[in-house]
Amino acid sequence: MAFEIENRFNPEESEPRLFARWESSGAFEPDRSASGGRFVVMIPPPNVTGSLHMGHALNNTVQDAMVRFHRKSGKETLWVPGTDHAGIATQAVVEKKLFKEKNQTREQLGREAFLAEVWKWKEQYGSRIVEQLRRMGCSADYSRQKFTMDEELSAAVRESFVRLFEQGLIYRGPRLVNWDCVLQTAVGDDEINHETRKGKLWHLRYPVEGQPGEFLVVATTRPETMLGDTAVVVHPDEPRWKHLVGRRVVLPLVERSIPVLADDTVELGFGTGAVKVTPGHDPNDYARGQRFKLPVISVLTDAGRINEHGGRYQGLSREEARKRIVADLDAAGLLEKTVDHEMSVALSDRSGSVIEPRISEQWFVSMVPLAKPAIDAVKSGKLKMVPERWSKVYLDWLENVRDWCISRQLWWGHRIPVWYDADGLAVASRAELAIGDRHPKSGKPIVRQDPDVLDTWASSWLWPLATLGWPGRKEGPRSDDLARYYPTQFLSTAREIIYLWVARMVMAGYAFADHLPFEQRCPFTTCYINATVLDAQGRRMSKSLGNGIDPIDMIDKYGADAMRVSLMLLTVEGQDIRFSEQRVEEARNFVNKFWNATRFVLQKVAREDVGGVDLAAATRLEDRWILARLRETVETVTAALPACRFHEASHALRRFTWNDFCDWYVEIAKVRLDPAAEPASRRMASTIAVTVIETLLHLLHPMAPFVTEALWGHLKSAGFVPSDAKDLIVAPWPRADALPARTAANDEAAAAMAGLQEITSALRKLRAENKVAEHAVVAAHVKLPDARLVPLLKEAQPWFERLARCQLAGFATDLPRPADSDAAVVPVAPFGSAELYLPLAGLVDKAARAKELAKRAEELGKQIAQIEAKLGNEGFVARAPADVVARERERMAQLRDEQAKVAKQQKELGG
RNA sequence: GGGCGAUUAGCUCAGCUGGCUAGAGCACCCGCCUUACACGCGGGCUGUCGCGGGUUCGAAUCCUGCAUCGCCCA
Repeated sequence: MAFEIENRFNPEESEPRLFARWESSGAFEPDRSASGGRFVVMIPPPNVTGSLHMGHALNNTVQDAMVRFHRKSGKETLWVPGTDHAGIATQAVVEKKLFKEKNQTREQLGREAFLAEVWKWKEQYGSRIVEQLRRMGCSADYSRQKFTMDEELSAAVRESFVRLFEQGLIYRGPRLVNWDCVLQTAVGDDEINHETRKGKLWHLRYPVEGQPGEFLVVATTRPETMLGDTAVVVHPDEPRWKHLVGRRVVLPLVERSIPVLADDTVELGFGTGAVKVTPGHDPNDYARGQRFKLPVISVLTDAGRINEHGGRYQGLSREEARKRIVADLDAAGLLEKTVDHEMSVALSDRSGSVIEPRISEQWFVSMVPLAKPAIDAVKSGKLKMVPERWSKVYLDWLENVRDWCISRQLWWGHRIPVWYDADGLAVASRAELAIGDRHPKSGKPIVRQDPDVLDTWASSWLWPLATLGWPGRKEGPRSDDLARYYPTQFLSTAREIIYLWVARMVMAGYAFADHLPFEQRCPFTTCYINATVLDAQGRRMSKSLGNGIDPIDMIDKYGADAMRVSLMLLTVEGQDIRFSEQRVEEARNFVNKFWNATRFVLQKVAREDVGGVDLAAATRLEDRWILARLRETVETVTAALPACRFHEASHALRRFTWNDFCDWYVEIAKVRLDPAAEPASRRMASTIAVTVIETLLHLLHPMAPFVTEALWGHLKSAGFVPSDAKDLIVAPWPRADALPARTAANDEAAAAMAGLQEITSALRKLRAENKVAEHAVVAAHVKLPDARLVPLLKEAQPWFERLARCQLAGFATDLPRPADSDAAVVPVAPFGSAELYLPLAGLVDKAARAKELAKRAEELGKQIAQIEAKLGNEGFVARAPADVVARERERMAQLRDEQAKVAKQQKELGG
């Protein structure tokens, strides 16, 4: 009548339109006039080569919900988006493409031309993931979007490097690193996947020096590394070998004499009880090598072939060398046996090749001094992890932190700002130096720049600082961003990068944010760790399993709101979530339900029907009840959202919207909204319906921004919202105290309302059980347990009859049971139990009814016995709080009342 | 080996600092195109809250042991 809208929300039409509207109106940018404080969030920058997966979808839904909530709550809100350059991943992608399309390698192209190719690739494809964030509706400030290779951010990386270098916290040296033989670079621990594979354990005989015919037998999974052995260790208590400690063995094939040492870190009973030590190619052995001061021999080239230390095996690949060495040992009678063995193999995330621990010259950051303030930040509570238990993971890592290998033998990334003169003297410089420039220290000409680039995390750890302009924008409209928005309030991320990224950002904050007093430098105050999104069977989503769900597919099919709401409904704090398309469908149904509730109100209520009433003066039961429930819902959501209790907020909203408002209030209001209805009642119901819808639009907006903004537009067109009102995205969050206050009288109204709902349901049930035809009109007699309920039912009669699908033939605290009627007993706490009668000559299934009554009688008997036991227990009465005891007594009366009535009906049925 | 988490209805999960008749959604069964919504409406069914001890007046909730599953670190 008043206003028509289509009967389904159309995401395809609304999403692009509303997103463009928000962005062009400046809603995503911080409102400097806001007076409610600040709320600043940095996006965990996704990999520029990446595309949105469900983990991103969850993480960004969480961030956007938080940002939208705080923006609507009156804070100056900023969410900075961007991507990282993902050194190794991006380089690998471009190299592959280059080879496929032009049959060229990067070496053939040369460094500069190759980098030009990478930039070209980035310009062409690098915006995909940010486009996908926009499709989700993420309300980030895209005018501040950043990329870790931007000039400004690169300058920050150089600045941080030079500072640490000058403080002596960056050093270069030979260390054992994870080496990718295909990409020929060191890779970080996080760039490795471990896989369990079937392998073999070879038992090799090492001849004891000076004892012909005597051998020490070692077991190894990688026989080819024996070329680099520099010792053998045995457990001091190992009976087979302890007599050999202090002697020497001759390394076969190489004929090198190496010592036999005692080491209690050798696992007793594993393998042969003796372990070959290859410090150049095994992390444990490297540590042993350090302890025993053993020489370190590297036997592999960059490409993973045997080098000059491998004697006659030089030039062979790892695989060939293994075959030849095993065969040669066998021929020499030095292979005792070979057994099958399951082991964990490290594979490069990027090339898939087996990672080789290998000694190489790398750049490192000394972590211990940087870690200390980051530890204090969590211990002192300046940084709060949510859920709290992740702080243990964070602290464990920091307290055992190892130096950080920051160099990568790649081309794509921030080149290490170090130059050398002919003597190899290094200097770190903020400014670009050229070959031939004078070395600032020695005065001699610069001959080369360090060829390596930095680990991507060495730029990501500066993200909160660098995106805001650190070390300092000199001019322009945003030159105060750093001062204004750092430190931030909230970081939402995945547990996998707690130490790779979160801990390092905290370190960087303390190390570099020197525009602030030391104790104010922590880059964020709350770090929220997301759930992991699993598939319906509880497995991790992965490319190899092919069980991933593409969020964009879900958005295409069900709309961005549906996907976001599904994640909000599933996200219980700290628990992994099992996600499936069905969950999105369910959320879409909820979005549709709300859409239609609004549609109904828009159709039935006209602008002139609304307003001019005092909600606090509402007298009707259903009005007081729904307003109390609305207030409760506002309170719940307003408390739950900023505390990251998304499940609680979303469930409260679904329950209120669907089960309270739609199922009851709207159905009740249908009678009162009729144009022929009594005007005062109609005005009150109209005003309440519009109030509920408007309030829900605000409450639902953080999780379902599009549908709510679209409906807000319709409310505006229909005149319920002033035509000059702000868009919903920036309209103020509702206040619970604008709604009628909670009073004892309203609580009693809520209880009475619940009672009428119970009676309504029970009558529907009686109809259904007696197979009353859908349109048949039946009479109902309701014997109420308390006189207070009589006038309430009288008032409710019009809607009650409609919803119960009965005509009230009589209702009172006492009335006779009609002949040939079916009956039910309904608890109406705290008033007692109502008895319902439905005259249905000949239709009653007496046996079924008798069975049901018997079952209920039994339950009641049990419950009564339980409470009797409780109340009979002196300890309970004496020690439990008075209100708990009172509640049990009340409940006892309630149950006894019901029991008596059930017994009476059993008797009536029998007679 | 160390740490963390989980175990509640057929399925997925709520149930916070112990005190309602242990809840929700989905699935399933019955009946409905009731003029906002079949992406819907009404009704129904389903539980030794993993197992054993303990603390307590009272335990799904706290402690302890065990079992099974998952994740992280080494």
